[in-house]
Order: sequence, then structure tokens, then C-alpha cells
Amino acid sequence: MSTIMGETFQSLLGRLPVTSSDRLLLEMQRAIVEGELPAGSKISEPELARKFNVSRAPLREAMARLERCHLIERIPNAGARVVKLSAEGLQALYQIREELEGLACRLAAENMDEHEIEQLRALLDQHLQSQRVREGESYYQEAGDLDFHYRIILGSKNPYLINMLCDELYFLVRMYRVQLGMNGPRVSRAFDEHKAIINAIASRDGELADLLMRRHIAASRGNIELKLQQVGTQHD
Amino acid sequence: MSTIMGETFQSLLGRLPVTSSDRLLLEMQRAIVEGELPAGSKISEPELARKFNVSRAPLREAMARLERCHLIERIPNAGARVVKLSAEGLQALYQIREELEGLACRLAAENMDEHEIEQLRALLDQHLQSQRVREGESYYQEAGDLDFHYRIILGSKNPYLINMLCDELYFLVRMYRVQLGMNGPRVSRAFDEHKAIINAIASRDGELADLLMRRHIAASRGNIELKLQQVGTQHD
DNA sequence: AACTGCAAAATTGTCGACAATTAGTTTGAC
DNA sequence: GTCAAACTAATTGTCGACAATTTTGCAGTT
Repeated sequence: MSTIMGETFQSLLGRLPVTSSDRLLLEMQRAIVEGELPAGSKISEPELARKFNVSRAPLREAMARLERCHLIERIPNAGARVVKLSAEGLQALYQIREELEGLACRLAAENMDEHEIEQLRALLDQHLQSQRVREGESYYQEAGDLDFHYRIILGSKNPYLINMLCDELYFLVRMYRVQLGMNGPRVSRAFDEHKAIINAIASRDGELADLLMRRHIAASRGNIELKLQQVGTQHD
Repeated sequence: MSTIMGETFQSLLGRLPVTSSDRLLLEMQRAIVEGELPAGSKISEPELARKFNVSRAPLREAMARLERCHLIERIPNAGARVVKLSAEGLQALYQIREELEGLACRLAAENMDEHEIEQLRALLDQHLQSQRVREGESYYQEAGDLDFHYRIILGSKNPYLINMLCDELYFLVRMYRVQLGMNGPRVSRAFDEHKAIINAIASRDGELADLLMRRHIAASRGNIELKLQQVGTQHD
């Protein structure tokens, strides 16, 4: 239904970005996730409206959607700020991720059809090749990993779950990953974990898939937590 | 920073409804939950704007927030419709509720302080008295039950979890409950389950509290599913 | 020097009108 | 008679300006 430019990023719930508000949302999401708009920085509506050459109406709508995915925080009559990354935030976010993606795995084991599972396997093989090419490189893996998680979440066939994870939580997850990176031995280990999860789903063992996904996410959290400590909490 | 007038009613994520958009949101939430705006009915922006004597700007913002809590569904250029209740929707919603509220219980057992637990106990006693007065009556219980769940969710101290459950999912839950009712022997049984959950939290047994809450929600789902079958799926 | 009150600036919230798409319908040609 | 194309109508999306609050800075007083 989408696949707009080869890149199958399910950015906007399946519909392609045509309106000004959509483009603004994508651009600002990217800018925040990649740190171009620094964490904690204040966002001025008139200023950004000028910068992007649009009126405040679509900008406000985009900001409402940014707030929805927790990338900005609005204080009623004092403006909006880009969210700050923190150890507490990471923990709170990943607590929910463990729970919801575990559920997604369990449901995916029940609801994904054989064809979807086969596609998921193909995706993993493709990642393994890529990994072999660039050893320990993290960036492409970052997108690939998300793509893997995306497909499982979609495979759960639960619309609320899909909405929550893909549209609300994942941009924050990406923000932590992009700004704190994922590399080292964790990369290849993640592949193995992915493989195990697929196997569990393919054998329709929802309980096992659930457990493996929780562990996978917990390990990922541990890795990011480490980075966060190294950098120190990013204060203003 | 907040706590503007002593009353810390968490109605709108902590801030009290002052703006037109806020009032619209509350009014439309109520109208949809109570069925005044029928499920599946089309929502016309100009029409509603006239009806509420406001411009389309705050109305659109309110509708964006209604979409966020799944009370309406927007099709890109074809208008918005009030969501329809269905057995599939109920199942999908309660799958997530079980997971997230189970987590909330586990976290509440860790993070609620003694004072909060004491207040929760007082709330339950208050409900028992009310119940004794009006036997089997469901409506007051409806609000009371939500209040109970609310406090536990808040007790989890996880902001993302609080946001998801209290601001996004609970209006739909209320819609199912209000339109399909909860009565009969389920009412008094729910009280006992609440009591058991509190006890688990008070004894800091997060695992047990988690389990009990999942069962409690599963039972509630079974009850509503029954009603849904009796009424038949509400088509247009 | 500190506090109170007022004023000015900035910001958010709201309005009415316009523009761009899209759906539905009518009309025309084959 | 059926298909197609254009026209009409309705809806959504966008704009620039205005209104209402809130914050900030300044002045005057104690």
C-alpha cells in the first residue's frame, strides 16, 4: 500500500506524505532524531514557519503530531522544546517496548501467514550479507533492525499495537539509537537474536518468541544505557 | 510549574481545560463515549463548527486529539467518522490493556509509596459502601472502576505508560463500558479482584499484582464480549 | 536595595477567507 | 446504451491577521 521510494518506511500510517503538514512532520522528525534540532532546544512557531516557508497552521498540526510521538514537549503557554534523552526516559521507554513488542511477537506467531514469514527470513538473509560487507558498521543496521521490528509488529495484525509502536514510540527509539549509536559486538549478536525470534515465530511458538524478543530488547537497552553513561546525561 | 489551582485533575494531561479546543475535546469525547454522536456517523467540520460556535481551527485540533485516542477515524480526503465498536476491536484493545495494565501493576508495586497505597485502599472502601447502597447498579461503579485503574497507572510512575493508557486508550474503554454496560454479578466480583490487586501491591508482590490485573481485565473483556454478542455487532 | 505595580513584547490561540483536491454528477460522444 | 470526460459541489488544507494570555522588563515606591 505504500513503498514510496523503495525505502519502505511506514512513516505516516500507510498514506504517503502529500500535504505540507506531512512534509513538515517528516522533516522535523528527521531533524530531531538526528540531532539537527538539539535536544532541549526551544521551538518557536513563527521562526520555524519562516524557516520552512509555510504558515503556522500546518506547522502547528505537525507539532501536535510531534508531541504525539514524544519528540517535543509543549508547556501550555510557554512554547515547545525538543525532548531530552535521559537514563530515566530510556528505561521508561524500554519497559513499554519489552511488553508491547513481546506481545507483538506472540501475536505475530499466531497471525503471520507463511508468505510473510518467508519475506521476513529473506530480509534477515539480506541483512546478513550487508553485515558481512561492512563489519561492525552500525548505521545501516540501525535501519535494518527497525525494519525487522516493524515487520513483526505489522504481523501482529493488532491495529492499536501497530499504531502505538510504529507511530508513537519508534521515533524516540530511533532517536536514542541514532544519537547514541549501536556498534561493537552487539551488532552481530543482534542478528543471531533476530534469527532465533524468526524461528520461534515460524514454529508458531508465540511464548518463546515473546520471551526472546523481551530479552533482545533488554540487551539492546543495556547497550544504549552503557553509551548513555559514557556520554553522561545530556543536559542543556 | 503546574498545580494551578490546587485541584490537580489530570483531565487533560495535567492542565485544566481553558482553551476552546480543550472544551471541544471534552464535549466531543463525552458525546462519542455516551453515544450521542452515533458510532459510524460522519463528522462534518463546518457543521460541527457551527454547532459549537467555534472556528474550524480549534475544532480540527480537537479532532486530531480525538483521532489520537481512537474515537474517530479520518480518511485523508473523505472526512472523519465516529469509530464503530466491534468484537475484533474489543479484542485488540483488551489485548493491549492486559499487557500494559499488567505492567502498570508490576511497576506500581515497586513505585507507589505507602501513602498512595493507603489512599487506594480508602478509595476501595468508599466503593464498597457505595455498592452496598445500590446493589448491582453499574453506573457509579463504572466511574469508580476507572478511578481505581487510573490510580494504579499513575502509581507506575512511567510517563509513557500513563500517557498511553490514560490519554489514548481509556476513552475507548469507557465507550465500550458505557454503551455495553457492566452489571450483574460481575460488579461485586470486580470489587473482590480490586481488593486482591491492592493487597498484592501493598505486599510489594509485583508479579502477583501483574497476574491478578491481567485476569481482572480478561474477565472484564469476557463480560463485555457477551454483551456485544447479545446486542449483535452494531452496524450502521 | 528589594518589592510592587504597570506596561510592553512575545507567544499561543482563534478567526474568516481562499486554494487545492477529491467525490459525485451530468453531459456528450461513440 | 455505455463509457468517458468535464463540470459542479463539497471537503480538506492553508493562509494572513486579530485576540487573549502570559511572561518579561522597567519604573516607582517603600
